[in-house]
Amino acid sequence: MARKAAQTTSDGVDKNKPVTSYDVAHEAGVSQSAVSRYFTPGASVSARTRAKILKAVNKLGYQPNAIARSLITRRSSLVAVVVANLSFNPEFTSVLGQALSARGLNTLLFTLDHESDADHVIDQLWQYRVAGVVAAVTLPPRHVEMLSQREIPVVFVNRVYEEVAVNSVSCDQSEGERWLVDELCAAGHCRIAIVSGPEDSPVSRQRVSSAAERMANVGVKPVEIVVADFTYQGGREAMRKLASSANRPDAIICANDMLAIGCMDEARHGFGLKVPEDISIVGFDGSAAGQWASYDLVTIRQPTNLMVDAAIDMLMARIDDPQLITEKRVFSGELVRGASARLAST
Amino acid sequence: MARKAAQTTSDGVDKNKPVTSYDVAHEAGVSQSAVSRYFTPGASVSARTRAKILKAVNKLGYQPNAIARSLITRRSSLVAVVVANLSFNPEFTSVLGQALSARGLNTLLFTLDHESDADHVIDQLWQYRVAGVVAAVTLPPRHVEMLSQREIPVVFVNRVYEEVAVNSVSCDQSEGERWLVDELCAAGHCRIAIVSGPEDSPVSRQRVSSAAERMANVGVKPVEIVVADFTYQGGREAMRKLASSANRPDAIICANDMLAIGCMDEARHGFGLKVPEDISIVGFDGSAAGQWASYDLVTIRQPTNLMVDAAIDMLMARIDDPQLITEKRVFSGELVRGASARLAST
DNA sequence: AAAAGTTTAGCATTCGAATGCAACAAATGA
DNA sequence: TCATTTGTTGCATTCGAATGCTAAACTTTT
Repeated sequence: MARKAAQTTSDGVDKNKPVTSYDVAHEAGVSQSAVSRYFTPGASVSARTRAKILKAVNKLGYQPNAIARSLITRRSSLVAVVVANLSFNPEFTSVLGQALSARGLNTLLFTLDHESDADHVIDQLWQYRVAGVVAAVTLPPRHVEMLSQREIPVVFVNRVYEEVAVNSVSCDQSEGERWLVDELCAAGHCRIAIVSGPEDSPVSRQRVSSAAERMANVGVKPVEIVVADFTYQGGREAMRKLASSANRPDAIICANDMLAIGCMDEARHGFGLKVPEDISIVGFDGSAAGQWASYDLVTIRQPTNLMVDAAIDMLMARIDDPQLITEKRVFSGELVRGASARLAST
Repeated sequence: MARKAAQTTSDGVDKNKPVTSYDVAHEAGVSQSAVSRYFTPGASVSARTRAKILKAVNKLGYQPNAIARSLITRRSSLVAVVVANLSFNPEFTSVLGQALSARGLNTLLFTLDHESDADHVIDQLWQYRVAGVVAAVTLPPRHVEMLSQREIPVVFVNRVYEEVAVNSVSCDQSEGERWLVDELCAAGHCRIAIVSGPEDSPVSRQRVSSAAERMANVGVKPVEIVVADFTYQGGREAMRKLASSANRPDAIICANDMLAIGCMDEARHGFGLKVPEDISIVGFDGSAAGQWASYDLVTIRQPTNLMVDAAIDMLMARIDDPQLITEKRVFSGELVRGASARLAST
C-alpha cells in the first residue's frame, strides 16, 4: 500500500508533526511562556514580542492545542448539548450551535434515544470536562445532583425541576394552552379532544394537563384524550381513533405541531374532512413545517431565539461563577392565528 | 451570595475535587500505571489487580479524564460533524450521531452558515485534535489538503472531489435525476422546468446538470431554470415565477424535497393548481416531510442509513491507518413513486 | 540622576493519563 | 531442580500549554 513519505519543507520543518508553542517560541526567539501569554486574552505581552510571535505563528502555522490547554486550566470550551431524538427540534439545535459558536464555545452533541442512555452521556461529558450543559431532555435527579456537585453548570430547556435548584429557560406552556382553549371555546367549540405526546414526556404532560385544567375551569370536558408519540405517524393514528369514535370532536388540541400535522393529514386524506370547517386542529411549538401553507397551524410559537440567548447567558454566567444562585426564566409564547382552526373573528 | 461549603465525606474525600488515577491507585494499593492499564483495552492486568481497582473505582466514582488521555495519546474520541445550516438534514445528523456514539465516538457539531466560516471550523477541529471529520459541506481544497497533511481522516457526504484524494460517500445524483427525467418523459411531459438550489451548492449543481443532460439526451429542453435557495420559501418564489411565465411548464424538477414542497404549496395555494393534474412536481432526498400525505412526493430517497454506516466504516478504517488509500463509495437512490407527479402507470 | 513604580520575560512547575523499559513473579518445560 | 517463557507491575518520562514567582527592563516622578 502506498504510504506518503515524511514531508519535510525546505525550512526543515516536519509537516507531519504538529507545531507546539515551543517551536514558535524558538522561532521567535522568546520563551514558551510568552507564546502562551500571547494567546491568553488580557495577559501582558509587549508590542515587540507580540510582533515576533505573530510572525513565527504565521510562518509555522501554529494553532494552540485545546487539549493541553484544557488539561491545565481544568476547563474546556466544550458545551454538551443534550437533545432527545424524537422531540428533537432541529431549529433549536441549530440556533443554539450558532449562538455557542459565536461565543467561542463548541458543541458536543448528544442525541438520546432512550432515557437510559443518560448514564452514558453523563459519563462522557464529565470525561471531557465540559464547561457546561444545555439539556432539552429530562435527566434523572441523581444526574442533575451529580452535575451540580461537580460544579458543571446546567441549563434545562423546557424542563422545569421543582425539587432541584437548577437553571432553566422555558416557554410558558400553561399560558399557551390556556390561550388555545380560550380561542377554541370563544369560537363555539365544545367537543374538544386532546392528543397527548408520550406519557413519559414532561413537556407533553404539562401541556395536556394545562389544557385540561383550563377546559375544566370554563366548564368543558375533553371528549377524549388520546396518547401518541411525538411523531407524524402518531398524529395520524390519533386522528384515526378520534375520527371514527362515536362522538367525534369538533376541535383537537395537539401536544405539539408534529402531531397536529399528522392529525390534519389524516383528517383530510384519511377521512375527507375539511380543516377547519369540519374540525379545528391546534398545535404547539411554532415549527417551520407547521407554518407551511398546507397546514397553516393555529399554534403557540416558542421564542426560540430568546430562549437560546437566555440559556447561553445563564450558562456563561455560571461558568464564570459556578456558585451563582440558580434562576428559572419563563417566556411567553406567541399565539399564531393560522387557518387550521375556526376562531372567533376579532 | 450563598456559597456551598466544601463538601467532605466521612472518607475524607473532597467531593469538589475530581478523582484522579492516582487517587484510585492509592485507594487500591497499586500504581497509577495499573489503573491506566485497567482502562486500556488489551493491556495486561491480572485478575487480582483488576478486582482491587474496580473496587476503588466504584468507591471513589472515578472516571478517566478524556482530556489528559487525549493529550498523551495525541488522539481524541471526538469526530467533527460539519453540516451546512440550510441544506441541513436533521435526520442525517441524528443518525450519524447515534452511529458514532455506538462506536464510542463523540460528536463535535459544527453548523456552517456561510462558507467563510470554514476557516474557523478547521481551526477549531484541529485544536481539538479530532479523530476524524464527517463533512456534509464543501470545504475549499486548501482545507482538504491541510487536513490530509495533518493526517486527519475526512469523509465527505454527497460531495465528491475530483481533484483531491479524499474519502466520500454519496448518493448517485445523476442516476436519480435520469430516472426522474425518464419517468416524466414517459408520462408525456414535455414542458419541464427545473428549480435549482443555490449556485454555490455542488449538490444542486450536479442534480441540475444531470437532469438537464438527460433531457438533452432524450431531446427535451428545459423550458426554464429558476435558481432558488434550498428553502421552503425559495420553492414558493420559484413556483411563482414559473406559474406566471408565458409558457407554463407541465412538470418541475426540484433540486431537493424542500423546494418541491414549497413549489407544491405555492402551486396549490397561490395559483389554485392541482398537483399532479395541472402540474407534476418531483424532488430529491426522500425527506420525511416529503412523504407526508399532503405532499407525497415523487422523489429519490437517499439511503441515509447505508451512507452513514459506510461513512463511519471508512472513517474508522482511516483512523486505524491514516495512510490507507482513499475510496469513494456511491450508492444508488431509490425512486419513490409518490403522487406529486403524473407518471406512466406500470 | 536616583528612587519608586510598572511592565514584561523567563524559569520551573503543574494538569492527569499512557507507555517503554526493566524488574520481578508465575508458569512451563526439560 | 534449574532454565526458559510468559505474564504483571512500577518507575520514570511524556504529551503541550498555563501560571506563580522572581528578575530584569522600562517609565514616571522628584
